[in-house]
Amino acid sequence: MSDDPLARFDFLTGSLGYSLRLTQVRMYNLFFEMIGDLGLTPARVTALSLIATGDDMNQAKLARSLDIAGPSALKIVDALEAAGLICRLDVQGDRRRYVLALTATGRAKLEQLRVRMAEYEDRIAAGLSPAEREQLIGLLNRTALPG
Amino acid sequence: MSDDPLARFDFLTGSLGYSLRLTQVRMYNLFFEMIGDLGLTPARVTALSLIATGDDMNQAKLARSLDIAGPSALKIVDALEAAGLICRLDVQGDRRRYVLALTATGRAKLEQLRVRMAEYEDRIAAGLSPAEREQLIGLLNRTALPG
DNA sequence: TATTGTTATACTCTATAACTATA
DNA sequence: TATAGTTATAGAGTATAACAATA
Repeated sequence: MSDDPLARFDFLTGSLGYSLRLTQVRMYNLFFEMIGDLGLTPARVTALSLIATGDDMNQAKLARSLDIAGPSALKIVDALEAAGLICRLDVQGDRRRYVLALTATGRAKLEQLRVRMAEYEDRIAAGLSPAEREQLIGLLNRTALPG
Repeated sequence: MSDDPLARFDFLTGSLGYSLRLTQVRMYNLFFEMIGDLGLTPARVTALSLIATGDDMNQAKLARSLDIAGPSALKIVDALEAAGLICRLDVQGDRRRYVLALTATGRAKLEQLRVRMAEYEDRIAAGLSPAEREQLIGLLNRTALPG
């Protein structure tokens, strides 16, 4: 690249990790620009989607799905419940547990989100062809794999 | 995909935003697994690299480069100084400012980091060919662009 | 007036540890 | 003993607002 001896300490140029981080920050900013008015964070949208589509979702399962600790999942559940989007339902035969379910407000919010998330996805992929978008997702899914 | 009417609320499958977020979390975990023993966070490595390679780096410039607020940059600078990796040098002719410079300890740490960061970059791209790695960086740099 | 750096403060997200109720 | 959920607490990271010193 350069004869500059300082270039040996440039960990950023051409770094996959740095590119990924910058892209994620841009994406995060665009999320709040485009969807912030709906009052949800990316993590809460993810949780809401999991509650809507998963069956028999509870807090422990949510924590495992999101790969976060129990108390962190609790905060998300509390926030979604306080916003009136979900409710805790008692479970017959196990009084420790409850099932997370959408409220009518939650379903309406998801209808809004369905449109806005699609616009958001189109926006972040605006510079890519449909083929490139699929290619990018495929490459990402093969990056930084554990094991 | 599916006839399941709930699939309309699955914002995660095939989502570029979600793939990007998951990949970044995996990457973050691998960073601490592989480099965590050096006692630096990704943000501090970035800052250290900028201080090492940028000329006449100061706190305001660092804040702009990292796209964070002044007090946030201050905390990073304080942490790097407390770790003995950088020092604040007075500037002739402007007593408001100082220049951030590496200490001998900081240079030694950067030599360690140079090797470890290379290993880390290889590790996160282990599932990709060199061509795919370049392709991924190129696609990321065209994703979620502002404007 | 504008800029550099600082302090004070607060909010969010995350985590661990200890607790309760129940199984 | 083990599990689901909760509470308390703490730490990291971020932000805004107000300030001092200097230009």
